[in-house]
Amino acid sequence: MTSLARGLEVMGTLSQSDSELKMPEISKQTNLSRAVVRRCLYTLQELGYVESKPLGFRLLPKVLSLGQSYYGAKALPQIAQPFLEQVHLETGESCSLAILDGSEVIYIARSTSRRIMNVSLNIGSRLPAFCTSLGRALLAHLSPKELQNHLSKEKYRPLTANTITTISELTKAINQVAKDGYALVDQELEVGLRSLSVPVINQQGSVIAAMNVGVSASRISNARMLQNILPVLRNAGKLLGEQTSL
Amino acid sequence: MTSLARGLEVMGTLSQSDSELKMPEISKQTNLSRAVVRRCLYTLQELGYVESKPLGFRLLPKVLSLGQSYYGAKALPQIAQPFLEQVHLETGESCSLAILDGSEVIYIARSTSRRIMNVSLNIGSRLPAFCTSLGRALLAHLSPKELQNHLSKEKYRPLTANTITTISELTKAINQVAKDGYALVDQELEVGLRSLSVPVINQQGSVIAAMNVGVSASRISNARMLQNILPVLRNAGKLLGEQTSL
DNA sequence: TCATAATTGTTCGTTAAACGAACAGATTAA
DNA sequence: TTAATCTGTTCGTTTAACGAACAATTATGA
Repeated sequence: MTSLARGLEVMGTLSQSDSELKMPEISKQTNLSRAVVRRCLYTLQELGYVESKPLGFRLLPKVLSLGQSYYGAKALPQIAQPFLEQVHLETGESCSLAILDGSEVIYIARSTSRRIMNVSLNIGSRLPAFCTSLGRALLAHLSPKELQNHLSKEKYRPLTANTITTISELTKAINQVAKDGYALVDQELEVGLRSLSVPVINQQGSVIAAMNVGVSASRISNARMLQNILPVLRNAGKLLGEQTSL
Repeated sequence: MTSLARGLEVMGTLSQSDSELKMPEISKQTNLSRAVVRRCLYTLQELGYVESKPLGFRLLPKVLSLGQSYYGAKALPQIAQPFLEQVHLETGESCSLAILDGSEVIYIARSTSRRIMNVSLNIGSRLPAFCTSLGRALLAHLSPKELQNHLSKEKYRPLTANTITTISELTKAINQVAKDGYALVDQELEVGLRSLSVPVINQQGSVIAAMNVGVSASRISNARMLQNILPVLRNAGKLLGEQTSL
């Protein structure tokens, strides 16, 4: 059903943009003809998903109600929120929960501090899995075959000087995460950003999400993260996992 | 573009359901033929938005990334979260932020307590505006013409014995809210649920959202809400409004 | 201010994509 | 095993999406 796919592509493009987009701009980004984009936008407008403003088109809050519930979104973030806030309170740092979708992680719940540096992160945000602690914590619990499948599909650009980009090194790092039970990633995604993650394991023993604490590299050293934050994070992740059987 | 609309309808149906849905079920709920539903689901599956499970189809987390950013969703919940958590801490009650979409309110940010009664509320959730404090706080700042337009479009079923359902009484209640600067709704949505809301007004003086505290009616009286919670909520709403110029 | 460009909105014959009915395979229930 | 239900497939028909060309509107800039 091509027009459904195209419409969703238009929505996706709008979703990724910070500002309103004009039709030719959307047309360019999606490689769809102007007429197609026009028809999509018209339909989406009729349905209340987008709005036409002087500066272009933008999504309306109605899109939120689509994302409201994927299977489990109802339950997990709801249950997790108090744990995230607990970690936030105890450490003073922002704490998030994420799951894996293809080669990316998606944030499904957060508790953030006021002094957050990367304001653009939000529920539903995506980041590459390979260079984030959340991603590595999640990847670490795939079978070797699945892991290689994941890793071989992607091409890895270095995002900072620290970013690991070779498959062999990545495999090594991820195996280490599996052993340790946590993932510490030091400024591989962004200079100045240090992040520690643990898997959340449910009663059946499967990894259902990963929980992390992200800090400013200048404020907290790797050693202090492992000393002060890891125990708190581990405890919260464990408690959360025990509460859910999803 | 009918097939886009139909696809979104299918997504919407899946989104509202608690469990997986089979094709005939979706077909019934959407009044679309099985063949159409099949094609929609096939396309959505290809795109990674839904997944076919033994028990039926369900949405995948990818839908979250659609909802990730409507214009302002990036900014406002982000800014608001600390304020919501502050209110939550000071009052011990769950605190939410919502905006108006048609005749419904949509939650865009929350800080909840562990002992939440109504677990099904989440970011992106919708409730009727007319019988919620959030809705009334938002409706109170429409122009009289817009308000009548809104009110006249809907038919009001009583959800509890307390629910106001006549347009004249609603208008009166909403005008009172405009005067008071807060909305207190006592068990009109659900027996046992009491809710207090204030508008969030930005630097330009327009209402950009409403903030509420919801409590169990058995725990906290109306008088105590106004005495203890209203000042906290008002203060937080005011501070939040001052921070944003959206 | 006017002219130019850029964006949005319309129309219409063509084409392809969506349609649905009918059938076949697979899965579940009794 | 037999019904019953759900999923997947095929194919001729029809409708809805297409795109090119044109018109109207709105910005941009000299």
